[in-house]
Amino acid sequence: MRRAEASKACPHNPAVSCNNCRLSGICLPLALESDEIVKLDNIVQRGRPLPKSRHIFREGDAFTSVFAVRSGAVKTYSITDAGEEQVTGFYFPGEVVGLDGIGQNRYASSAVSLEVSAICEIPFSQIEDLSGQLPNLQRHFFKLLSSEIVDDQRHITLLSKNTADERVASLLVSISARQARRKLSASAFRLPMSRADIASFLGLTVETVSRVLSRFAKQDLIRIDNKEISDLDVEGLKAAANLQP
Amino acid sequence: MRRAEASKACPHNPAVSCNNCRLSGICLPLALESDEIVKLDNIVQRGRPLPKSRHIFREGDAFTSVFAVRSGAVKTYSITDAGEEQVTGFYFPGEVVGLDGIGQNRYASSAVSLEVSAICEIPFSQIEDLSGQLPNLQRHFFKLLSSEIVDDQRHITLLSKNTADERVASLLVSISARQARRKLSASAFRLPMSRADIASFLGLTVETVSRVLSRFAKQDLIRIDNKEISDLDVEGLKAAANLQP
DNA sequence: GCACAGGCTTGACTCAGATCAACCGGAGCC
DNA sequence: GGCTCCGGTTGATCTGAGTCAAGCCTGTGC
Repeated sequence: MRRAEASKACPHNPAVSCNNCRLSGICLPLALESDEIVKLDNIVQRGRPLPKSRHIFREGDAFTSVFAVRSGAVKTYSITDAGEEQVTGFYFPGEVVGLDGIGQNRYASSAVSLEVSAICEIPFSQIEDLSGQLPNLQRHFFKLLSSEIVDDQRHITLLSKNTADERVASLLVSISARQARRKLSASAFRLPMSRADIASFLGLTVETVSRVLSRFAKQDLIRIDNKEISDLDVEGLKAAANLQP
Repeated sequence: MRRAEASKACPHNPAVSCNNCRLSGICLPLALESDEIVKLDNIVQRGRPLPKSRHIFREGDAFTSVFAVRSGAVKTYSITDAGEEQVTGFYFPGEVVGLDGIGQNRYASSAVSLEVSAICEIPFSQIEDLSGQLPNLQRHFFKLLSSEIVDDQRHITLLSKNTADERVASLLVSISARQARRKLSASAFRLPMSRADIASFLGLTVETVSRVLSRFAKQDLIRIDNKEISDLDVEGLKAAANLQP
């Protein structure tokens, strides 16, 4: 089992099929049988690696596809009425962006690569057709959308009730958990986004984010070298975030 | 057309079918053909009017159904790790609650009636089955979920970037717009929720909400008599909320 | 190699909204 | 009627995070 996982191809490679992708256990194929994955595979368009800071789609563009992150990292953001950028999410390999476009047939946010990334494009009309035939896919898509709602509601709670320390700690714990889900280190990783992105996402200023990170380092909850995080103390940060362990 | 709308039965009445419900233009039947509505109608369970302060479902309950509000009003909330209540949404006739339960097969929040309400229960497994046959229904459900995501992201932006005045003004504008959509007065209505609910939803304290409302009244943006709002100045409040008109 | 720009950090000061406290008034109950 | 309770309002004070300002570090381009 572990051997099979490990033998699966590197997700940077654009030639790899869903069936052979290392992310199949957490990405779209998750709930599908192997013959169903073949059908999904047929509609997935794998792109060349996308350089840093390139848009995948922009707020207001006609909605055509959802996109799975295969490698790298993506942020989504929208522009407020006051003209500022509000970061609405960070997305790592195995996660899907563009779901907010379904409702109005236009993307409600923009998505940009935070580093060199590989992206799988899945045309939504084909997902709809296929979902009519594959109840597992329909169900999985309903779940995907619903989980995004739950995540957003948790984020609403975070912004509404938590202090700056708790917000930053929560983000670190969340990224750490998502690393672990991809069998990567939960205690050492590179933050692909800027301090300004973190601040926007958490409803804080850059200065506050910087101060909190420095304080966490002083308290030995993390070590920081610019964007590199190491020696992350998951339990300590969960305590700082006021989360149940 | 208007005549036909007006002749449709009062949504308090539990006997009325989707086809004849006054809300059919904004609720689930929205995207369906009339023969499709009949099929939807067959799986909808209409309850007796629900008294005030009754739970429709609770956070953690096994997920079985989504619920359309037919009359009255509902709030959803979840309990934070610190044990406080976080209000995540207010729902008016024609709107659907319980979508956050799909992802984990358990409701991620609780839903309570804020006043006497009539609720339509729609078992989700039957929606899934029917969606496999009716592409219009499948699409509509995808859209419903996606719109909830967009709403939540707008709320995230509100909490992250806006002042107390802007938050309260936004809520008033939103309720006013939803009144208008149901062909009710956009400038006079009763707030079904307490000041504490508003405060929790907007990430403020009761005192701040109270002060802001008083100030708005002094500025002639609204008139308040306890929960009754009247003479609401939509344009003025949009300006106060920093929204494009 | 050096210069420049943008990202990040740190410090001093300010302020919007929280907290604490007092009071008001209507609904429910004896 | 009078009492109590709860939701709401208003005022005085406090504080966490924002603002303003300065300086540093890092990566990039010539």
